Amino acid sequence: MGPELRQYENFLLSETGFGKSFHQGDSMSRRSVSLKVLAAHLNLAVGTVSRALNNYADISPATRARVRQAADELGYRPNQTARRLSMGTPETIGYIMPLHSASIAQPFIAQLLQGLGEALGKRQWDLLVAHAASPKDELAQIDKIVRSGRVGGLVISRPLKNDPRIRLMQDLKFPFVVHGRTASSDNYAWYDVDGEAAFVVAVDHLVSLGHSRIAFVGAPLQYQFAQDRLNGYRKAVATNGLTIDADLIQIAEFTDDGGEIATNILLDMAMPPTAIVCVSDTMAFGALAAIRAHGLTPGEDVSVIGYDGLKFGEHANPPLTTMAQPQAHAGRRLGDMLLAIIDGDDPSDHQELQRAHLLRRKTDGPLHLAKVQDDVSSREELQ
Amino acid sequence: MGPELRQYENFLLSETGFGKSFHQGDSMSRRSVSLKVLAAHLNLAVGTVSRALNNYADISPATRARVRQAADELGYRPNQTARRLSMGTPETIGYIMPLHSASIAQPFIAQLLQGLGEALGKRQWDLLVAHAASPKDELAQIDKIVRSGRVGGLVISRPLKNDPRIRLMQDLKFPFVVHGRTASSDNYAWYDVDGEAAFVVAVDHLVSLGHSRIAFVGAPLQYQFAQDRLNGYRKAVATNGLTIDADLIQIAEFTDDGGEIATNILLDMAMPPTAIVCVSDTMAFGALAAIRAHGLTPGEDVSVIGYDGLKFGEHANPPLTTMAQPQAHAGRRLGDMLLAIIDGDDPSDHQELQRAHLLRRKTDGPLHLAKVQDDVSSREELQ
DNA sequence: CTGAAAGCGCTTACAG
DNA sequence: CTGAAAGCGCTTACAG
Repeated sequence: MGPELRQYENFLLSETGFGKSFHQGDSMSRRSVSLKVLAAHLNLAVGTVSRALNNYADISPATRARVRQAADELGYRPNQTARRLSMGTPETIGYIMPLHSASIAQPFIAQLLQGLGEALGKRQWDLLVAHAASPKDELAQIDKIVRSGRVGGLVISRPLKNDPRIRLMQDLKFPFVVHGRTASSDNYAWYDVDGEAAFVVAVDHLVSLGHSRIAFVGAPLQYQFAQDRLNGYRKAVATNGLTIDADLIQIAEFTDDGGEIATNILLDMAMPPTAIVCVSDTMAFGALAAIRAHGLTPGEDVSVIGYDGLKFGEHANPPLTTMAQPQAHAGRRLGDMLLAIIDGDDPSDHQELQRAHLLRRKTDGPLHLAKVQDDVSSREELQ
Repeated sequence: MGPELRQYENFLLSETGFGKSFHQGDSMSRRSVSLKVLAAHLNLAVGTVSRALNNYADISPATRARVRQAADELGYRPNQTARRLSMGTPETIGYIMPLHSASIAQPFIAQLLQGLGEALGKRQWDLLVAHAASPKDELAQIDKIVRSGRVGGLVISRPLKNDPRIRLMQDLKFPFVVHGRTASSDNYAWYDVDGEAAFVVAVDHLVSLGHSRIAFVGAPLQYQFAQDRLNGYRKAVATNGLTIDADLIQIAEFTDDGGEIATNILLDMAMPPTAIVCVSDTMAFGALAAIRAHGLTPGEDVSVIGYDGLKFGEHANPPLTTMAQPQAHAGRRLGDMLLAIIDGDDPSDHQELQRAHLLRRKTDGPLHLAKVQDDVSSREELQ
């Protein structure tokens, strides 16, 4: 071990109170000393050492101190696998990565895992990350994870309207929490942002700017979040006394390209919308591209509001107005909930609905009909 | 269990060959049947059942078939914790999330985890994700994970020039792979993209467009990747016979804001650069903002090349030219390497250097001095 | 080919 | 206060 590393460690150790040399004398072997070795070293029974380390009240303070010190000196770390088998708890929770997460969920996965880790860290639990190759695979995956005893609870993201994963976990009576909700969300634990309310806010805002032809660019409705947001759009359109035009609702693939395609369709209509709300920032980026490609200016000729509040939206062209989610704490909250449920809490006592807020940047503006109409008439002239 | 779920499962089961009713008769209890129960059900010894399930050659085909079928019927899943304790292998690898990953590493974490999962999936290993609260915490975290026997190997990202985590794992003689490299990278396994070569390509490209005042916007040099990319810049500047101007090298925080601040400094110089290479796309987005704020047009007045190849760069203003990394397979490769090393391979036989390629979008263009000079003289007039 | 037993490294009643 | 023993649910030599 080089001097530099030792410095680092000493620094570290003095900060964490581990003692001065946690792996001195043993630094050549990766396997940590076992309880048996530690007990032999101390001339005590393994049970006694175990109880001392676990702060049992029936151990004399002197012994406890001796044991602690020897454990530090020898760098003893309990073997978690053995500990868990013995105690009958995996002390681990699992996160099932959403399918296609690389493209769909990228923006929030790192943050979610970090938050989950924080919640678990307080109790020294581990986080297992699993992913399925296909939807078919996913149920089998969950079944296996649950039954193999590797985790004490599961968290899943992006539920479908009627999600078989949720029903499977309910059937198995296995602790779980959901990042999002399904259509009937009464009897399990979830953390979600109110997408319906968010789209009411977005549409109301556009109406207040004078818009009345407002379109919705959405994702496949098998996802509950896509349905929620559409519901909010519909509700607000009705509330504001506008007529719902089915052509103004465009569902596409949940990507920037999907957003672009949907927006192209909208702009090529005889009566194009003057404002568009998009189910995600990513789709909104595609919408901006389509608008620019039509020679129109987002925020002037056509307003756009996204959903997510991605930091990156600041750099879009122009900077994207969006409904920002307070998702920094989602992972933390989900982790705390799951732990509480594993401890016996009633899942339905753990349901948390957050609100998104309007983050105005540069793509929302007052109604200007002229340019959009020009675009239509010039197309007509060409025909 | 509702009819809908049963349908899903039947579909699933027929596809995966599990048999028709893997948790029939047992769907009320979350704990799976144990070997003991299964053995009793079959009137066999547990050892026999275990060997049958694990395809030992000394089990009669008839018995094996009987055991298999009963296991399917009762929904038997071996308890992994027990299995691992018994076999002495955790069948799990760990990924240490980079510090501040929510801001820094977001773009690639989901993809990396997915790839890692794919590599592990072939052998039914698990993926444990750990994260540290602080750099001090990180070493303690690794030490604990290693010694607690929870994982058989570790992967870390974004190494520092002289990374104490790597030295700790080497001291412990513990299997690990690195996503990136350190200054001396001979004796361990890594997967990296050649940042030095990438910046040579980027600078050469700008020189070929006529630029000679080319600036570098970088990240703190304690990160090896930041140093590599700077080295490439320096090398190419020299190779092209340009003089290295220390003022043209700006190191800032590794965020979009950092990129913006660094670029503001560059553009406010008496002799501003006409082209900028940035250590990441994120910093480049900040550079574009600074350029636009100076009334200049990226790609015309000032060229910018980023690094990463983020999909989002398409939506920047204007779309960002970048050195794109082939990182789709990083996780997969890293996982395969680690497994091979755990199996006994020499780590130094597993070093893989990939190349980035120039992805031209709209921010690289031929030299136009006029506008940048105007900007400078108008500032001088004001003084 | 199958069974009985030991062992993986812990925890936790139960004695004393 | 400490020790000896049983047990968690598997795997794997070792007998027969």
